[in-house]
Amino acid sequence: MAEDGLSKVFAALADPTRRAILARLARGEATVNELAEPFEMSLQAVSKHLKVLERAGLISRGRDAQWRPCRLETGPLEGASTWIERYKDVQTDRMDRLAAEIDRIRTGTDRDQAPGPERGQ
Amino acid sequence: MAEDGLSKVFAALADPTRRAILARLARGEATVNELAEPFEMSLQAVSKHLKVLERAGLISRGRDAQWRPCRLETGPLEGASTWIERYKDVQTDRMDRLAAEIDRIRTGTDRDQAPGPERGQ
DNA sequence: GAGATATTCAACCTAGAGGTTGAACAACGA
DNA sequence: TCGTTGTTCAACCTCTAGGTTGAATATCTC
Repeated sequence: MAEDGLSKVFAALADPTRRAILARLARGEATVNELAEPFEMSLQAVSKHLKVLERAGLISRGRDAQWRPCRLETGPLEGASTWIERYKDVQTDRMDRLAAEIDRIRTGTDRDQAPGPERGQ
Repeated sequence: MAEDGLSKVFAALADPTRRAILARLARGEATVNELAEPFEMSLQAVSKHLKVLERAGLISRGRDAQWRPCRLETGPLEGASTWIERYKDVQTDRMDRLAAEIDRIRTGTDRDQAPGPERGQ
């Protein structure tokens, strides 16, 4: 996996188990045992998923006696959302495609309007 | 990587090269050679990245003589965006955490309000 | 038909993801 | 102090992501 924050966040979201964990945490803090309960896999596997989420900044963890309560952190979701929003409304209908194509043929390059390049995270 | 569509989309977005390709395609259609030009890696590697994007539904490809023009498809971004939006505004400030904690201690379970579970894609 | 250009396929390599099991660590309760 | 509970660490396995190189395929041009 790439080292940049955005890649870590998207990679963390690319697993259904981890998305389910985040969904659960949206309802409130939970311990590792509570989070692992719905899944068939071992506790250690869930612990690894939590580590992935933590490294992506999507959760934070406290200490309460022998429990390590997990809490959803929404900051990185903001960054991911921002990235997606920049591209999801790009026009891709027929007319625009045609116009772009004509422009490309005519100028031999690409000069049409669109969102800027990815900003470094 | 998991088989579901959402996982494929997030996994596709989890690579900076692929995000750069999408950013480029937001400015208009492009061929494989054009897309590969900014990168140090081989053409074949870029071709593989395009296949990942295509399987995630994020691009579509045409046929124009020996060229295979690629085009951004924003539909899957919509799905990814929807997923994130459901969680990114969850309240995680101090007071809410405290309230949730009190509730958890009192009831021995979790009953606070939050977005529902992930909908199957 | 022969060569040039654009792209993909196939085989291979390495590193890491995601799972397992067993042991270790941390904190509680008796 | 001892057993129990919650969690993590370490070693291992398998599969795949992401890269390489070399050959094959598709289409244009001459």
